[in-house]
Amino acid sequence: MADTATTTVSKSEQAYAAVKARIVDGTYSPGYRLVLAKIAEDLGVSVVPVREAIRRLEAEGLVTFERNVGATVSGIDPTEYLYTMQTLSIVEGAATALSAPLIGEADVARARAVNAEMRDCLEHFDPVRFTALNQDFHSVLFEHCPNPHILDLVHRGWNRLASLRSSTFRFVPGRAHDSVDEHEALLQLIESGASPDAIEKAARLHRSATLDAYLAQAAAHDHPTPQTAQQ
Amino acid sequence: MADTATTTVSKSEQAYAAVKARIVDGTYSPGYRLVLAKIAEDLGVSVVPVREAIRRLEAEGLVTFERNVGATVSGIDPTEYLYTMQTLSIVEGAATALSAPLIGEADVARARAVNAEMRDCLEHFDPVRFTALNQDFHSVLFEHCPNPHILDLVHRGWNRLASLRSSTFRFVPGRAHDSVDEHEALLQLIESGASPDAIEKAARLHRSATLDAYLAQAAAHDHPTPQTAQQ
DNA sequence: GAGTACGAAATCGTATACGATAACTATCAC
DNA sequence: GTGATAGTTATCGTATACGATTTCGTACTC
Repeated sequence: MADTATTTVSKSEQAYAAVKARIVDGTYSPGYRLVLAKIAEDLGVSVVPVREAIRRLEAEGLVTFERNVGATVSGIDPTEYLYTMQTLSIVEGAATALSAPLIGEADVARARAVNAEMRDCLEHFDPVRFTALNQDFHSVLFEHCPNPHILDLVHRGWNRLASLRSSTFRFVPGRAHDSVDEHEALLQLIESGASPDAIEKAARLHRSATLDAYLAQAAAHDHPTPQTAQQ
Repeated sequence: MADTATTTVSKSEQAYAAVKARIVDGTYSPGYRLVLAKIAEDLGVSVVPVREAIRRLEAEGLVTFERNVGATVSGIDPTEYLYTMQTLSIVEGAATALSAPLIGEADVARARAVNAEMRDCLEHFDPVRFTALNQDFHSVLFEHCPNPHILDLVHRGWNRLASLRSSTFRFVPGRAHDSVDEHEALLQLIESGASPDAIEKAARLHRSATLDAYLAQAAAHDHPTPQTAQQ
């Protein structure tokens, strides 16, 4: 009953999850060279399942693969960042709109509580927690989305974003403040039973505004360093 | 110089392309059991690259994989079809809107020519060609979309749709007629320099209407057969 | 000193082999 | 005859091995 634990999941699955986690959490940052044999050794498996895992990650856009050369964590340039954010704003907007009719009072209350906590984070300057809460907030808005494909796209977008974050993400206090206000506005829109259209537009603009703020700040901070991390 | 041809591309790539093509063109219809060894033999390669290819296709949503059981071409039920179409309507709408400002007179003329040919197909009842032209028409609207991720999502949606088509797709003459009119309306919207918002909405509705027509027709045709194809 | 050619090392690509798992079938008990 | 069980077969899962390709460093030439 205690079971041999990892035996339940295939090594290929294990490798996939492990590498993905390391990309998302920043252990493997953009540009990092993924050497099959090395990863295989790290995880205590052979290269075949690792290879399979990496090709799957490639299909998700998290890594780039080149024949006879190898895989690297993708991401890197500001254009890529922009496109990712733009895509995310579209699918997030859709997901929120589709969820909206299914969001109940309890959900709104929960989201509002999260938003309040975000406000606190602004007072005590805690960008890390703020970012995490932001994700929670939007999760509440999505979780009822009945279309699994759209949810999947949202999560993929987040993964990509997470893999880029360490290099590009910068906390912009002014924007963060606006963001919290927009959250409240979104909740009121949902409560008021606004049209899916209106909700979609608001949700999309919310992310677009965040993107714009980042871009402005990145521009101010000079070149957003074209990535030198190679470990 | 004549080169050994296939040597240029890895067998894994080859397997990926081959299986994908067969799924999209209907050779492997939804529910088809993909046996690694069999495919490997067909393609004259070993199972390792085939396995890799199939896991990639899984990541794209074209096949379903179950541990120690195998892979089957995914698709099947009407709900799935609905979700795919809904997702496609959203990403297509976005792609069209993003392309719109970059669409020139020549593009519009080309699209219009395609649309005229579609009208002909209605006269001479040629559903197959009509469907192909429909894809061409929308391709013209997309091809300038600057965001590669969104284009990628559109193509994935199309692939999924193609893999479902043989089982679910039915040509609805009445709807087809409306569709051609909507195409013209879309072109005029683009020519007139309408807002991306308006274009997105029109493009999205265009597909939604098609979806609704299919669903209505499928309902009329009794149960859309939950797929028995197992070859 | 710059550029090229050669060779060694690192890494990928795939075939083969064998163990593990699940699906199927036939047999037996009731 | 029906249900359960044991044995068989088909198929998957992964390790290992080796050939192929690329990359990098060194030596040689101009």
